[in-house]
Amino acid sequence: MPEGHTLHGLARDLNAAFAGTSPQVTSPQGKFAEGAALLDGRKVLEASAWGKHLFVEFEADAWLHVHLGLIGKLSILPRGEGVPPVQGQVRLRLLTDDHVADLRGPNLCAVVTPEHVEGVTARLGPDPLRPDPDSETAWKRVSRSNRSIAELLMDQSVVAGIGNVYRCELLYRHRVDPFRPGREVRRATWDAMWQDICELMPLGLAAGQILTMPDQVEDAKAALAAGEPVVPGERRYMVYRRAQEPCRVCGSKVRTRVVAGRNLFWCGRCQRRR
DNA sequence: ACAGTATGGAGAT
DNA sequence: TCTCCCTACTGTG
Repeated sequence: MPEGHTLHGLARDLNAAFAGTSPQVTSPQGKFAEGAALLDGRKVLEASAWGKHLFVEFEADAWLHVHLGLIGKLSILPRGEGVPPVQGQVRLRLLTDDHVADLRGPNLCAVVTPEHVEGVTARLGPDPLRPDPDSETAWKRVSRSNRSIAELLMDQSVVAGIGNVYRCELLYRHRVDPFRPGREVRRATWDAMWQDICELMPLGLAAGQILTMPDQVEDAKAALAAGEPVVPGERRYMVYRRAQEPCRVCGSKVRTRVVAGRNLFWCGRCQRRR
């Protein structure tokens, strides 16, 4: 679930539900009992995201730092009558009269200082979902690296927020050879990929779903431009998780191999550009 | 019941 | 490059 658009959506939803309130903070599972006690009853100032990191600023310089990792989930729901029953392993629960947020399976959930937050964000590359992300910084890292572009796109210090789905799909959309070293990628190619990801991720945020299929992207862009809600549709991708299936353009079998610790999917015939 | 998988990342080797 | 952590769901026996 969690690539950058997910975390930005959660920050947005946390703000809508909790900004300005002083929620009860608990750790039903117990693994975050100390941190929960520290935050309990404090006022929430603002939630924000940088890449896949989620921060919630509470009053008096206490920040909640969450990273969902591969399997973490955060649900934010309006609260009905009574206290919603705890289901499964809930590391952290925020509760007000109106809302309940449950965090399960995070890679990281900690109370940290403002300095710590600065340290974390300083190590992250530009995030296409933050205002004025700096493409040049990312390009410098890419163009000076011997590592493959498929590895570089997964490196959060190069671009923050891209995960395996956006990586596979972005490379495919631009017909880029995933194994080409960063220093051999053309400037024009990078610029086009950067511009594309800067459009795709806001669509993903608006839809609550990664959209990379040309028809879905077009519909979403039109809806966004018209000020209409972007409705999530069928989960379809160009190459992601389509190993052995025919490429939607040329029909040759989609290939897969582990790159940077995740399964890369690509079309060996369509993706030859640099 | 158990194995395998998942949109991630840190730390050891 | 490997190993481990976190949770839930799917497929297999």
